[in-house]
Amino acid sequence: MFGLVDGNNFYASCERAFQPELIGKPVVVLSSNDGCAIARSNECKALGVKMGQPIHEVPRDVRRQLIVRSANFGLYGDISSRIVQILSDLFARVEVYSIDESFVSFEWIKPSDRARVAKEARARILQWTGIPSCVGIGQTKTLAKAGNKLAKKTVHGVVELVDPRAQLAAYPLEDLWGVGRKWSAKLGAEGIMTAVDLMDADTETLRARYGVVLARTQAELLGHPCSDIVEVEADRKQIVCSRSFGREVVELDDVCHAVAAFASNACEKLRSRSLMCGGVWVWLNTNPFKEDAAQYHPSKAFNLIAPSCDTREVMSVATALTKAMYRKGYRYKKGGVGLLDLTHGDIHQADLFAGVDPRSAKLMDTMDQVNAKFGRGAMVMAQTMRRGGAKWAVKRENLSPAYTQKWSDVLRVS
DNA sequence: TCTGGGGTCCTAGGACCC
DNA sequence: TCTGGGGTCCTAGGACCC
Repeated sequence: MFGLVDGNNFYASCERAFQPELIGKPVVVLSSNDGCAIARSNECKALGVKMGQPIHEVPRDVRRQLIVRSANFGLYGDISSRIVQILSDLFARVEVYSIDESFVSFEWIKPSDRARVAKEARARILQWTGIPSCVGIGQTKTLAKAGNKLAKKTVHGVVELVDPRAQLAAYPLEDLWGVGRKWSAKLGAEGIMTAVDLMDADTETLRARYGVVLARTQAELLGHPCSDIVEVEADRKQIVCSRSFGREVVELDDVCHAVAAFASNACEKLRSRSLMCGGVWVWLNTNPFKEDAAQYHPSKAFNLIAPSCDTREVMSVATALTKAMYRKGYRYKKGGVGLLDLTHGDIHQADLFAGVDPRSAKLMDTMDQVNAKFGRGAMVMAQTMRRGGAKWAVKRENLSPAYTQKWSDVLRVS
């Protein structure tokens, strides 16, 4: 038996946790560069703001009523791990599925106790973190997800799918886990509109037309688990850092500056997972929304001779790739660095000709420790610095304080 | 004026192996 | 003139997730 615990309107609720005066108000959290709505309080949804909608497309009179926040992922990640801690106390197994969702296992819990334990989890999360949440319970993860969605519309916030066929009779296909926009449109054209329609569809036909993924979704709907709780997160296969620039950038030096920052960032993530990369990939983009402007979106990759997690090495490769791709005259709007072929540091093929410099690991380790102690950015590569700041700097005009991460931002109670 | 970022898995087809 | 069978690996594209 599986449960899915999900923080309601998670990012918006995190903002409210430290600013309770926002409760009852239309709060919207924006993506990087203050571009699109990525979380909305119920009041904000009621005003018609859509998920993923560019904020400049929201009518001016609606925008005036909104309380706008720039995404503060440091804060959200911190609250997320506190919620996971609470769940780990209550359930035998927990799978952290995303920043705001965890699957939990109801094994060892009597059927008659399921709802009680779920309510206890909600109550603790609300009291200890200030985040409202919902719990869905079902025989498979897919059913638990659907139960969670149904729970959002209830007052008590817990739904167990005891009779999926009855409870999902009107459940729209596009709300089902594993069925996205394309497939729900295609299935709809075949007369399959609800979760129950999918349960009753011919398995072989589904398998042939949509592949094994949708066939598994059907099996899960019918109560046959195809996936269990995964407690230990699998190693990443790639790590990417990309950003839209705060404004269009023209000069090679500014493009290189941005790419160097992305490379540095990606390497930090790499080392935090004790991984090394065997390849580096860089890409650039002009602004695709400016249809009359000249478009250019180059991309280039390079395989390292031996795996590395040394920021200096990755940065110099990324810079070389950037210089090779850069063309004068284009207005660049976005760029990114990807690290590929990730492996664990302890098992790798060394370079036959160039020995491994033992100082590299020590230097990176020291940098990471300094930054952990004195705050991110305390020690950086000179290449990521520029007099007068970054031309490409991302816009974050409505950022809330780092309540849980900086001493200077801790709330004062008077 | 303004338009996000970071992932995964599956499938089909081509290149290559013995 | 006749021209096999059984594999793996890699890549690109397309779907999905949050």
